[in-house]
Amino acid sequence: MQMKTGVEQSVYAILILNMLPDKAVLPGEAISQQLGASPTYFQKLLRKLVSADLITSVPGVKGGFKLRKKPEDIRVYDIYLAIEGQQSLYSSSGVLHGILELEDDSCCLLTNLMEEAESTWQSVLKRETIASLYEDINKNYQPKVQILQAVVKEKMVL
Amino acid sequence: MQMKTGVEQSVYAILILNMLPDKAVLPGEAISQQLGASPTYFQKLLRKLVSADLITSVPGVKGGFKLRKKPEDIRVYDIYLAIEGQQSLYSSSGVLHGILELEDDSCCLLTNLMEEAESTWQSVLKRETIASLYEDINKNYQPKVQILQAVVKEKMVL
DNA sequence: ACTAAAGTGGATAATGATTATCCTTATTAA
DNA sequence: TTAATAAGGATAATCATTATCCACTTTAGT
Repeated sequence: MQMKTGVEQSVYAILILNMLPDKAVLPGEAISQQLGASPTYFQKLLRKLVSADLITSVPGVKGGFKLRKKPEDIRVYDIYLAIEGQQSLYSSSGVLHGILELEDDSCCLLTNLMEEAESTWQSVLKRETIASLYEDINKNYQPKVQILQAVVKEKMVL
Repeated sequence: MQMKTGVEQSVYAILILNMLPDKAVLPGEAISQQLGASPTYFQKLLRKLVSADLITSVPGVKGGFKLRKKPEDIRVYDIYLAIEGQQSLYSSSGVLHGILELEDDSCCLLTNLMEEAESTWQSVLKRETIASLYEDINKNYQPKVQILQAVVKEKMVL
């Protein structure tokens, strides 16, 4: 039971896109290069972020990706949801039914508890946004961040 | 990212063991039969519950499993931990390191947030115990539970 | 002492989800 | 028209989970 690495990668990808000036765009390959991720697979993850309306894609020469929302409107939870999907951490396999031979599909003893647990978990992920992470990173890793920003500006288009 | 089905099965297995009178024991095969689980594999899960000190095993003819602790001392969280292990839901893959070329292994931006989220999640699982679940099941599914209890008493040994 | 029924532990296979690659098509700037 | 890019489908590689099998140990009953 582990979160996909794609969630972490996507968070950093979006932080990188947040370094772009308005109207500029960064090709998928440049992003995956920075992340050290598999380019072809990361392209698929970028699609999920597009589908979730977190980023926009521009096709064609000088195409690429950029943020669709303001960084303060992108929560870590949104990214998690885009990548992992909305299935819950726990889903009853109906063991209780078999055990007690119930007819009505009344639920599992654990479902309520697990839903509550997951909901408090999610609420923590909803607190942090790209804006606040961007602040963090700027405050704590200053010199290195500027180098990264320079690289991004070099590779961006438009 | 889904919880193993073994967690749910183990919870019900322990609820079944909770129906045993003192000193009695239930063979692993009888348990997996009730759960509709693969007997050979579920035996492995039972071992994990033994290692976690939640249940005891008795080898030999008339052997089997029984609870090691009182039902009010077995939390859903303990069962989760026994089956899933103590690895956390999130573990940084070190992307930030690669991106910023940091030397010190200072952490990922997400680690703190994810740890907090997981910790609140766990705290919910720590609230519910086998005792409280057993109450629930007795209150809500009375006639069927008695049938199950009868089956258990028929299959138990010692 | 022998047998049968049970748990233990190791090796290994089957299944399924995640990650990765490849190829074809669509889009667009130059 | 060309070249760079995203989109999308098919498929392979990898890895975790689930499942099976077998040799071994323990113990009650005879």
